[in-house]
Amino acid sequence: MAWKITIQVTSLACVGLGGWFTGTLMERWKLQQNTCDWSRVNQNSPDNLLYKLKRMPGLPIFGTVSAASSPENKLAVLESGLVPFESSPVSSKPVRVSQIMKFGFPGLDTVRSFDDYVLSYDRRNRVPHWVFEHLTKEALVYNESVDRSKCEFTEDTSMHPYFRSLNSDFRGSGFDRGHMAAAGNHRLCQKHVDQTFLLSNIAPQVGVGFNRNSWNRLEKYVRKMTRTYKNVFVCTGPLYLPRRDSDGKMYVKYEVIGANSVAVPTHFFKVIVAETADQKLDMEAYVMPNQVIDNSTPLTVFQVPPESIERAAGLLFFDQLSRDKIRKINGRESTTV
DNA sequence: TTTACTGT
Repeated sequence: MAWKITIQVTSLACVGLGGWFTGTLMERWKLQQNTCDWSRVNQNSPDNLLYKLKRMPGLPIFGTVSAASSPENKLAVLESGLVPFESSPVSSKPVRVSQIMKFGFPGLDTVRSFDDYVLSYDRRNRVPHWVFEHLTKEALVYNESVDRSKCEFTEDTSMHPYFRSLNSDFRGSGFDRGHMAAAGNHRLCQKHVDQTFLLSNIAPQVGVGFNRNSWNRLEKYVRKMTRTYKNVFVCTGPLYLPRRDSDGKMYVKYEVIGANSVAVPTHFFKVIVAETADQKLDMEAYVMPNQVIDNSTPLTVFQVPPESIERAAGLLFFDQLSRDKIRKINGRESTTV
């Protein structure tokens, strides 16, 4: 039965990749030795098998993109038995992706799914459009075997060379290589934290006063939300906001750095949906300027209506979630629209 | 604690 399911999974996303898939299956045991123990954090997760389901450029793995894009299809995926139980040898990776993307994809441009986060890449600006993460307190428990200092920023070879950012673009620029999916959110195992150091997950950020201070405060606050919420879903990305110039007209102006002209976003956003144990949903949305911010500034100063980010970024957040299911937005009881 | 640089 498990094999039948596996074949169904294959046919969904991997038509014409039979040889690759067979090879992947052959690696099963090898992979099992070297994977994270998801069962520690999710009893419904099986041991990982197709763990090395490599990022296939342009390929929405397991049809996750199309599958989750419509509510019907998403339900079908969740209820079809393709979501495996502990005894099933079906990969946990597609399951993990559907967990992370439970509320829908904000956009569909150049999507990559990693073991613990999902990313959409902006090839023109050579930074992410958005990254999506799912945090729980169980997955954030301190793991002494995970060492951030072993990590190196690495170019993402799944992107065409024209569109990659390189370490040389950042060197001497004065900007930090700022994580969108934060390293500190993926401490379950070394492989997960390593994957956050791919340069496709990085955008130029002001270091002292922003990335290392207020933006870091916001990231820590999101992690802290897992103390009171069972599930925390967070989408993070850059913004390029217009500004009025001296001629009175509005312009979008941003610096680009390095030989690859990596864009320096004017702002960054986070949109968070936090779910209580009894499925109550609270939403928070933040926009912070990519500049030195006084460390005493309360994070609430940066709260904005979520739809203002959607309009500015060209994205739709939590599209699969009807807004009347949301209890609070930015701490306020949401009133019926 | 986590964020990350430059200079050696």
